[in-house]
Amino acid sequence: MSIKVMLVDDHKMVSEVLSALLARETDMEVVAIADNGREAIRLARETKPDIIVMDLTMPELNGLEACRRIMAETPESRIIVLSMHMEREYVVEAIKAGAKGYIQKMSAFKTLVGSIRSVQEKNGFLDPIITGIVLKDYIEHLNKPGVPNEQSALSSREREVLQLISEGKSTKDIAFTLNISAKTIETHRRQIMLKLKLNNVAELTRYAIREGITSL
Amino acid sequence: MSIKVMLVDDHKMVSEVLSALLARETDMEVVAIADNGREAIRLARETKPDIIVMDLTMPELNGLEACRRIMAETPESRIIVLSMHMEREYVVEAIKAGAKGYIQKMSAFKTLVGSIRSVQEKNGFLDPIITGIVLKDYIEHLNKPGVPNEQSALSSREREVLQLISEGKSTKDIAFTLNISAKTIETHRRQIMLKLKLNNVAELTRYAIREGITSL
DNA sequence: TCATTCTCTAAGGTATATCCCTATTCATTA
DNA sequence: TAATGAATAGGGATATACCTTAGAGAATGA
Repeated sequence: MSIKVMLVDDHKMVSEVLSALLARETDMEVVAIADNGREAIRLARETKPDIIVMDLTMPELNGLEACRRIMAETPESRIIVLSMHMEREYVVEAIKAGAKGYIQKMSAFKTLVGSIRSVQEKNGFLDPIITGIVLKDYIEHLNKPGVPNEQSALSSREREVLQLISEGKSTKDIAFTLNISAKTIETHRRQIMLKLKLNNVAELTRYAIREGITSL
Repeated sequence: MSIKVMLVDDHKMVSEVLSALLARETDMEVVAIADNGREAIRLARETKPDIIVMDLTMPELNGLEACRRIMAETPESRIIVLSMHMEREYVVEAIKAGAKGYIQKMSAFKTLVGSIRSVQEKNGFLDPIITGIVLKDYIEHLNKPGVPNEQSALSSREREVLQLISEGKSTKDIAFTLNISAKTIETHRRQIMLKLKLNNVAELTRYAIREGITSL
């Protein structure tokens, strides 16, 4: 009895080629390929795959949303996220959405094959790199007990300062704009970096753009 | 005599699996795999591939810049861009940078195989969708000829440094990566800021993202 | 309600990065 | 051949970032 696998990726080149390679594995069988989240949900319902290998960034309906809906509808399917993102937020969100595994596209193909078998055996599977990220996050939360995930959320003032930083304003400019001490701005900046685990202005700027705190 | 192919993609999962599938084609042989632009340039020099299949968005040194340098150094290699982007600017820039083919990751695998043979036969190859985009652009440019490219304001080295800055690397990191003095990086940064009339890292980062020198 | 945790504010001291100027080499070009 | 541009890099002054500490007020939770 072979493992029924469904592949979901908006890049046909990826899913098609993965499919061809997975066909070589004698204990697996690709039963469906979808190129967006909506299609994935429909095909999951129809084909009842054991394992769904899913990309996150897709048009129409993204992988995170698709995860949630598939978990609600056909929870017997187990989802492995195959993403190019290794940022903490993505991993955490994916796991919250019900993914049982998370691997990077940067990984070797055999990692995917291994993860499919692992997840099929009712285990989880995280890329070693990802495991590091998640554990680090978890340990940091242990030190400040009580308050879970929302710790990473920025305060309104911090968001305000972040926006100004990412728009190219200097510490002094911002202090002047907000009519407070430059030292306070520095403290805010440090606090933002600490919360987001980002280490410099370039990374802050990228984050702010990604999160829509500022626009390009 | 088989076609020597090099694959360049920061997603190992993609290049590795493409490699396995290309190995089935009797007239092709994958001679090298790189996961960033710098590596690609080095391997192109060493292995002299006939065809280079290259992704555009990569850390460290992006595909566009890598194209330009490979064209300057080993122009006998012919480059096919394999990108998830189908926006006009990317295609146009890639062709300007010397790419002979451009296909989307959304395309079927056989499109890639076909394009490799086509480009090897000294033809170009554009995805049908892409062809439409390029032709439209070409016609539009006929109306206003000689529009200078703003990116050309920066030298190749400067673009390289700009990418690294906008990816959050410190001056020292960059100096180490490029194996030159930190003082030189400072000079490059100053020169970039001067040319672009930008005054800080946040603005540089935004510019780099807007111009596709780095990706989010 | 009272203790605890955030948030916003800010300073002092040290380390590090940036800024401005100058300069050499090599390649290209007028 | 003189001039320009690109890549390299050092010296010295200044600015900024980083680390630590801290207080007042708001919010929260037991």
